[in-house]
Amino acid sequence: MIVQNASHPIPTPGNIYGYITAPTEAPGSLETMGVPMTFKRNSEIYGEKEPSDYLYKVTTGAVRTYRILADGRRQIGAFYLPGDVFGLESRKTHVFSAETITDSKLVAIKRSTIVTLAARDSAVARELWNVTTCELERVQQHLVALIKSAEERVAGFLLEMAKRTPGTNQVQLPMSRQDIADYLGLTIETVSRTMTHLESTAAIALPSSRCVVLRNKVTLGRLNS
Amino acid sequence: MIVQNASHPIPTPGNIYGYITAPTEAPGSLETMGVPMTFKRNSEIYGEKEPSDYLYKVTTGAVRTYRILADGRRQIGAFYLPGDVFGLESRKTHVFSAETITDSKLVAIKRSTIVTLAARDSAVARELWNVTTCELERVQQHLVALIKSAEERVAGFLLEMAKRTPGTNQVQLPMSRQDIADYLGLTIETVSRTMTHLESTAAIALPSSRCVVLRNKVTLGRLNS
DNA sequence: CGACCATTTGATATGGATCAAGCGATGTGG
DNA sequence: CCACATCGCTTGATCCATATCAAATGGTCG
Repeated sequence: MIVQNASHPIPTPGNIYGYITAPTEAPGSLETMGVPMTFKRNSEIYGEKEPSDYLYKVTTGAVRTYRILADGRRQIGAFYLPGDVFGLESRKTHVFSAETITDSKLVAIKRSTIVTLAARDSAVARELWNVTTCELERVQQHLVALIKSAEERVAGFLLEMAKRTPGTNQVQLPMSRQDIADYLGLTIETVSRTMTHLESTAAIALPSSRCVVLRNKVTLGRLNS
Repeated sequence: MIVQNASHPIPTPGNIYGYITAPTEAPGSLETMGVPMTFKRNSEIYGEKEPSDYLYKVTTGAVRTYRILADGRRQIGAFYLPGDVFGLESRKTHVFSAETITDSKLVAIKRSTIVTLAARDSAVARELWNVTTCELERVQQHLVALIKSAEERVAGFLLEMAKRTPGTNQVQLPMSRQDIADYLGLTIETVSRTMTHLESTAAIALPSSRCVVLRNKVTLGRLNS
């Protein structure tokens, strides 16, 4: 919410910073033409209604996109972790706002640059379509999650987070309970109670509030339907 | 649910039916390379988990996409009306199933054909990205709707339907109350009660259950946040 | 140590679900 | 042409999962 870094280094088309460190295996070509940017935690990256001139790829840190309704309710659209691309969700102007959750490094890629490149290079065009469809699939899943019970939503969320931190059953949550609640369409109290309950049934362990160990994925998966 | 038309006319790459009648203004080039198909009402177009080999454009009629959870709950992902394109929501296999709501005519377009064409023609590639992003935007809106109150959801739904039948405040609903309920994450009873309530506050008129007249869009819009 | 913030826990309220009839339109067979 | 079954929708009564309100706990930082 609090903008700690309002002055974006505006990348220009002529910029030739190459961003080299390959984050994961994912979308290969895109980040090579982007500009690295650094944000403090809870910084606005873009606001709802702003023109969507850039796509972003997370290098380190974590990002949330969200929308605030007239009466203050907030819906979080997604959490983006290292390797994820965001800013695709709109054509002209953003439907959601984006903020960092923790101190983060991103790569910003000018939309027009990609569009131009995509017009020439069909591999880029295809990549772009691919990433967008991935995002669409993700939102569809999220949509389905919102009709489930509180326990199913939380279990699903934890499994989703675990899948994104492969190789371990221990999940470090960069986001607050309030963020999780607004992502799942629940209240902070319900999220907390549900976590406690999952712990009491030995489905998870909670060494600390931001660290969850999945002890019984089968149980969690069953809850997930 | 009941499959009345299980034998799809499988379109082949060699098919040279040109589909000429331009439905609306929207996505121009896509349907010209498709194959027209006719479905009775409540026919399955494709099932969840099936490979997503085709995109479809609605010519006449109406389509719903949906997902059934283990315990039978159904979430409707979207309603598609004449001019709309669907089947984009996945890369390899469908995440949702699709059914006609009423007798319908569709144009089926082979995915591989489009991909091939998109590789050659950047206008097609761009169109494809555009349609997908539109769909993404729509799902995001839907997501946000699901955290609202029952009355807001119903009001929002009616406004959305009205926007898709321009030039009039009278909306003909091709879908049942159950469909609307499953789209909005409510029960049929709640949808019905909410409609009745909106009628009693003169926000809408209900000449018949499938016909809604929006009498006060301002009130409805306010509810919509 | 004390202030602050995030989280948990407890008590109560409520919106929408569930269970249960009733009603009106449509269709079917006698 | 009418009795009656069927189906989609509405209306009513009650229940419950989650929200709301309130307070206690715990962790972090100056």
